[in-house]
Amino acid sequence: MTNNVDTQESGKRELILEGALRVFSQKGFHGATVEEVAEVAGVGKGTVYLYFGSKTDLFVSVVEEKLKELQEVVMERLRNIEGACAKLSETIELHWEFFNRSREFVKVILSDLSGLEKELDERTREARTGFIGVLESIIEEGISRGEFKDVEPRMAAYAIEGAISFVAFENLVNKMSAPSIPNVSQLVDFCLNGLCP
Amino acid sequence: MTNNVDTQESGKRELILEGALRVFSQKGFHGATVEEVAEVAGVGKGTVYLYFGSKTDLFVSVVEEKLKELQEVVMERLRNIEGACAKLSETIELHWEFFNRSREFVKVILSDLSGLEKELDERTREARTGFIGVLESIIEEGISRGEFKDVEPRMAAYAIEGAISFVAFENLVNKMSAPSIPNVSQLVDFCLNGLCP
DNA sequence: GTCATATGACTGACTGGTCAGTCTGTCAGG
DNA sequence: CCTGACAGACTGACCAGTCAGTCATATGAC
Repeated sequence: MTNNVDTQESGKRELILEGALRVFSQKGFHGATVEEVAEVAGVGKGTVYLYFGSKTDLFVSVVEEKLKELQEVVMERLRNIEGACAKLSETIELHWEFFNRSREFVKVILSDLSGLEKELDERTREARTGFIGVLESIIEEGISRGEFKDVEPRMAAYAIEGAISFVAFENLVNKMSAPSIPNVSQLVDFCLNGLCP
Repeated sequence: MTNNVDTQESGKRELILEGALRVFSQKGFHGATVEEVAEVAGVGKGTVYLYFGSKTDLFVSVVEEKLKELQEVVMERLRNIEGACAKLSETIELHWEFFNRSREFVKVILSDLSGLEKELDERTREARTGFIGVLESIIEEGISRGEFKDVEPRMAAYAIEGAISFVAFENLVNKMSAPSIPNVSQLVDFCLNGLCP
């Protein structure tokens, strides 16, 4: 998929992606209309299909884009950090910041995950898995350095990802009138040391 | 909403709910068709609208039903358990079991959460909140008994719920060839003591 | 410089298919 | 008969995706 108007660089693709992010965020995948995306992007509906194979392809592209962005920021920042504990803290904080910066995006990520065509569903999953992978390798490192217990790394990675996502989601949907700064450190502490004192 | 064929007890309502669970689980909210639900339930399409106000109402009713079921089981089992730690362990285990028993239901819960009409969206949220409330009060108890640190109970509740949901979801979608029993105890340990030894 | 021609990015009216929800007719039991 | 639970054919709205046409720019002949 992912049609191209062969290599033309008019920036339309980016315009459409931005528009799509806005509209999908507000209305979710099924609520959004390709026509509205086009409108918001200041582009004709047909043009959307010049750059993307289908509505679903467009959606998945938005998700991939954003998630890659996060993944890159994290990888970059992790470069100079020593120790799995410190790395994990940093990752959680960045992840949290990212979710709060692109507030609306969290909703996209946590919604409409099923009901896409199989193949494209895969692509979203892969994009997520990419990030989970970062967590996983930090945990593996931590285990081999003796900083972490010998847990199943993938399970732990998902548990952490779940904790961050749900708290972030709650935080911005029910907006639990959250002083967001305190929360992050509590969340980090929860992941590292759990509830018991 | 929630039309009734006033108090008639032919069991049709339950049939429809069961059918709806099956179909929504397989196809998600948007993928499912009222017609198919009717078919699976062995009932005419019109009949569905005799018992439920709309497709969305039907969906939310399924979620409410299931979540209430879980909540009741948990409350019941918690009755004879002393101590917040023990209560939390039990809750997580029951929650896990529930997710694995009604595997398909997890997908429903984690999908299509946005794009429903506002009012009905509220109802789903309330249903969830009901269960989060159980976690929250266990945590509060733990804090006042000195078993847990002084965290923000709601945040911790969401973190735990998120951890369980994501791990369960991953477990059954990517079916990480999971020996499911070991996982629960790891998950419980993660929530209580975190990653650090 | 200017006209002619060509290219292809772009547009948006249109189509075909899909369903949610309705409505009228059926039928069982009272 | 009559009542009302039930069925399922029907309708109206909606929208993804298409396609025939427009227009701005590029090329090149003179």
